[in-house]
Amino acid sequence: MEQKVVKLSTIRQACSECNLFQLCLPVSLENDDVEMLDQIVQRRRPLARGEHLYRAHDEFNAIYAVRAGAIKTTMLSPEGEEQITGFHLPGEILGLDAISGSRHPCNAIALETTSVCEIPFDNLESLAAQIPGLQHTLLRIMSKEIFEDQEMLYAVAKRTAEERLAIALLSFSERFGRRGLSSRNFRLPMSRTDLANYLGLAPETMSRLFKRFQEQGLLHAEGKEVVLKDMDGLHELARARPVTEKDHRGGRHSKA
Amino acid sequence: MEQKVVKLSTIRQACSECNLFQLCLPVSLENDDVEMLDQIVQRRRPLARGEHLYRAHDEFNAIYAVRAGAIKTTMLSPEGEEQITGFHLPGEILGLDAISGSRHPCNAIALETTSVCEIPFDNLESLAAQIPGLQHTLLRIMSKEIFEDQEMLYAVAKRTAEERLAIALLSFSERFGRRGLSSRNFRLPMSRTDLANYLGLAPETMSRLFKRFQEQGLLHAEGKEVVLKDMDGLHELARARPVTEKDHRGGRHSKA
DNA sequence: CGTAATTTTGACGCGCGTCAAAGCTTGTGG
DNA sequence: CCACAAGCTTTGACGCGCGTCAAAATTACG
Repeated sequence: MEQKVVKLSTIRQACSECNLFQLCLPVSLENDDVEMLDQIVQRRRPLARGEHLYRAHDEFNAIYAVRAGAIKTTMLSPEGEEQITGFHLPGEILGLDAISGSRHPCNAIALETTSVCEIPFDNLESLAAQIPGLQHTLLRIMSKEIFEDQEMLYAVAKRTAEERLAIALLSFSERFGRRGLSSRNFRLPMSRTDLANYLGLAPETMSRLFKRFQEQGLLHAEGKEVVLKDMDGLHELARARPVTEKDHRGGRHSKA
Repeated sequence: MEQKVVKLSTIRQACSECNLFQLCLPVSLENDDVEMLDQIVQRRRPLARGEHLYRAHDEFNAIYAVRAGAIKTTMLSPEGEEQITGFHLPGEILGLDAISGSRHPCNAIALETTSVCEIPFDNLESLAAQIPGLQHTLLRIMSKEIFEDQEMLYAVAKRTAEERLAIALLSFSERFGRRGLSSRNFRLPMSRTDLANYLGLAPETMSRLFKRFQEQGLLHAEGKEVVLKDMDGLHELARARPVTEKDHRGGRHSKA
């Protein structure tokens, strides 16, 4: 028992906030398993702001867990237009979208000084075959990613700019909260422009939104520092529907 | 060797076009493995159009592979507004977004008479621990789903209505083609309204788009029957950016 | 066949993208 | 520590794509 605790701290050292282990450990890890995990995790020198962790079309070898800082993943259209597909905060994992293609489909760029740990995928995969809890955890993490991407799709497809921002803010709030940080008072790691890009909006729109939210007393923002002042109001917005309250058109799908 | 072929056909019978096996088999399956796989796959009676395969919040027990027909997955906003998060054609798998939450986050509804096979997840998971190829396949499939969801997000966040339709049509084209059906001449399993919903558009817009595409000679449509007449034109549209740019390149982004 | 659901068409308006230009930061070098 | 450049953010003006409303036409299904 006590030995296990020691091992736990070893891991924490290697990959302090890593979701993978956090999710995995509660399940069922023997001491040996922990040791094996510990061995395959690589440390890396921190990335400077703007530095690439990997680029699109790079060969896929490992997934990464953010320890500190933040990373954006982007796709580039043929014309060179950037689309941000995700922000990755401490404790979150990236690179999972590359497994099937064996090359990274997107770029991963540090938004600020960022340290990650690298988890070579081949090793992880063979470990997962040996450790049932680990396999399950891997699948869970990927499933969650799928779910969240779909939620995001939902958000962008059907919501107004206002609603998208509310959703995004609440998402960050929750993610910071989960990490033990304040969920009402945090520093957004990305620029307004990046946030706008992610949400499918123009930077100008984002700027006007922040202004409006501030006027409405929903939040207070100074640069990247944000204080959410009216969580209920934000939740309201995040759930709201585009315009009329009444159902437009009687299409219902309950036939069975 | 010959024995293996026999076993293969056994599987085909149980789950004719199932991606899972299609992707898995090329890897490395022993006869015993095949037999085990065969055993866990469940057949089900076909679903009638409009019938639910599962509902949001249902307990998650299994993933499903579509054998024939088509299924849409939807999320419901608190107000009862439907958002379609995906269409699932024969050979495609659904339910992967439920693993992490242990409940289905969305509804799965048959668009027409549809038969699926059910793959109990617990069994699959323990099999995957025994069969390395299977574990890898599972991870690949999920990774691909993540990638495609992100592509879709990209599409919806940044493209005009026109571009979204072109993208969607080409996606269906490719998926039908992959199944050995015509990639230029097919029957869309969903209503225009559903397609519009999926792409984040109003049904009226969808209707006007089809009309315009037809006028421009891009396609011919009669009800759900569609003939793509100008693949190049569609690809052009799908790649186009709102602003002025006619950069021109044969290179496609590698999918899968 | 009749009724309901879906698709189509036209008119209209608003949200948000685009353009342009003026503040602000942030980072760098002297 | 200041000055300058590059990049962000903000603000205002303006227009258009696409959502909304309304209603007719068509199709699907019991």
